[in-house]
Amino acid sequence: MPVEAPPNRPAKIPAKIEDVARAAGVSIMSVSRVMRGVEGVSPAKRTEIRRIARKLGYTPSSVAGSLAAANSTLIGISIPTLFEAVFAEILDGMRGIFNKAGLQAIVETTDYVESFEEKWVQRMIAWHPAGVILSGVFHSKTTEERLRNSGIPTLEIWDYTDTPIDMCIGVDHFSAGYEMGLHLVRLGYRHPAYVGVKLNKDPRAEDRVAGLSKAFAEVGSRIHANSRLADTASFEGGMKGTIDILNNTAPTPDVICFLNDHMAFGGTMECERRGLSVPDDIGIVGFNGLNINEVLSKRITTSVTPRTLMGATAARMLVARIYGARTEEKIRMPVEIFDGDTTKDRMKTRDSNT
Amino acid sequence: MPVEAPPNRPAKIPAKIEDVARAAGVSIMSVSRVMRGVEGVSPAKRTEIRRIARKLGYTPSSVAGSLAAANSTLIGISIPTLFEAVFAEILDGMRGIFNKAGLQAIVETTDYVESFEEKWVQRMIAWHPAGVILSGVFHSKTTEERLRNSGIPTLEIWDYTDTPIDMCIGVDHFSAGYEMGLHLVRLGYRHPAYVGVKLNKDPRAEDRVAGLSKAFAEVGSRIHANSRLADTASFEGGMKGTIDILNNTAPTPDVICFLNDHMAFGGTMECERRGLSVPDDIGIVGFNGLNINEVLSKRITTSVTPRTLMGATAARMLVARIYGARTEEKIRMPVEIFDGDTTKDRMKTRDSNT
DNA sequence: CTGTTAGCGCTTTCAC
DNA sequence: GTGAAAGCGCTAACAG
Repeated sequence: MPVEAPPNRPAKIPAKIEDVARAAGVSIMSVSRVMRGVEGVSPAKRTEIRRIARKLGYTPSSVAGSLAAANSTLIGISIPTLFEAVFAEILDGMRGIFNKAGLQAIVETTDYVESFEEKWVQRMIAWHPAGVILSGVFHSKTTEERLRNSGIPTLEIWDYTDTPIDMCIGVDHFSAGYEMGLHLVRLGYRHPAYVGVKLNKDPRAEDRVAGLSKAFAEVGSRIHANSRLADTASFEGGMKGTIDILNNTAPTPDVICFLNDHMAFGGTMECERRGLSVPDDIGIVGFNGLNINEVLSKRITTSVTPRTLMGATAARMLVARIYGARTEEKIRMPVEIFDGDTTKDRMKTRDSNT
Repeated sequence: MPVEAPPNRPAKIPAKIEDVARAAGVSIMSVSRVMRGVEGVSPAKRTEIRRIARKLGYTPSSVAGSLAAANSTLIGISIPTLFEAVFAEILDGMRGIFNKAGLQAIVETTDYVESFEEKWVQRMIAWHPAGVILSGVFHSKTTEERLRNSGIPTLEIWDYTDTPIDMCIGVDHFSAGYEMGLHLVRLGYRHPAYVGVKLNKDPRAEDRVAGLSKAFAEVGSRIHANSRLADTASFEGGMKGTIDILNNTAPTPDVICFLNDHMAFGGTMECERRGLSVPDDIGIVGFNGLNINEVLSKRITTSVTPRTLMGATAARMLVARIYGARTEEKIRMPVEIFDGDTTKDRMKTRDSNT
């Protein structure tokens, strides 16, 4: 005569604020106050309410709370991919700050596709987040408009722009590329090649390439070969791009600049496999200063970006804004060139072989 | 006479269902039906409502919707860290499935701290998620209890256990360690060392070590040296652990097993820096089969785990369960040994040097 | 310090 | 096919 066992697990009906109030013999407002940690409840009642709440396993519903209070503790974060260590580090920098502020991060990856980002923003807005973080400064018109109209504090991260939707913090990728270009020119390189990912798979990387080009143009040179085969900036992508360049370019470039250090490492492996000595026969340049560099016997020449600090600063900016403080709207972070072992001063060492 | 500009951006008051209903000359119920894609509205009204909704920039509030419908489209996912590529890959495997099912992932990292996980679970439950995914099978009593009582579909991932909270999918880490141990024994290794992270920083890794120990015990050997200095399973951690082992262990072990491939790579670099040839003087073993292996000239001997597939399968299990289907409760996934270039058959090659 | 009254923006239920 | 009424579980605003 009893019904069949339920399809899944039993699911106790969760206690609600009313149950706690009744059991404690107080009004639901007192329970509400205690649960939110707000003043205005006598110590005795407070203790009793806490006890009952624990006993009943009561957890206030954030959904109901957000609706009633017209606010939420959600922070929506959109990043292109988790496969680039960069974004994992940025997120790591944010985590602690958001936690301390009682905010909850919702992370989504867009794989560099604008339309994904657009849909995500719409879904996100529906949750009334306390703030939104977007990666990069390239977004669809609709995305920008929705965010502007929503009034939700919005922070663009990783790229720097003078005209953010709301706030931004990042590095100037064009300048970073330009500075590295100047450095390489100074070292005597004149025939650079570039290995990256497909054109639409990382717009900031292309900004860096433009900066690099400019520096070489100033000495009458240019990027002699490009390879953009890979979908992701992986070790393997770097290797394949290098094969592409070395097989199809004559004369062999004197330096290959990679989208990032992981690709650069893959490229280095390929050069050495072919008997090309780095940096004597060919220079290798990465980007970011990822931590693989800490164990390599030949440290990669690269531009070091402040990822963790950027994440932490970003989170602080957003938290400050959410709590109504006036904050810096735009922060441009510095990039530092690390002169590693995969490039050398070709002016000096031209006649002195090791 | 006008007031000062508002502190932040203007924040248009967003349109709500009522506004759309009024503008379209229908009841809010019809709007609700159209927005949810439910039957019961005439094509003409449907079109008109869609038009007005778009014109007004109306986005239904998920907060209100969840409260009224007593459900949500959130999936809470807890992972230890984003710094191990493994978890990024698992997440990547899930993404597409959840997107297609209209579910929204909320990812949190716990840094292997049980109490963080416990707090996170409580916060998460407050959002009435459609499902929860936890990494590993070690959780606080409170966490398990809360999840059980909530009736929320729960999936434990990465470790396998016969007694999950609800469902689980993962690999058997003890067996994985044991199998690798057998493999090394077969190759003739007898003096293994282990390099990992601090004891509380990765419980599954210790399961693998136990399996490894068992295999060596069967031939009367044991793990002769251990180093667990690092907080994270990084390249650098592997290097430092290797320094620790090589400086303080005599005689030098014939093989070092690392927590994962990245640590193993750091260790390899250190060995070569010291003039120890891999695999002739010392063997190196990793775990996971991470993609750095695809570019190395000496591929690391490792146990390959199916991360992306595991993520996708996990997501499918959870989605099926959420939609009420009967599903597999427990799935144990296979681990495959990759016999790379950092170990060799010591029986065969003892007298034949390359 | 405590409680009452009105919603928050939507969906469920049930009439028509 | 359509809509009115009654909440979902909580908090803001106010009154005692």
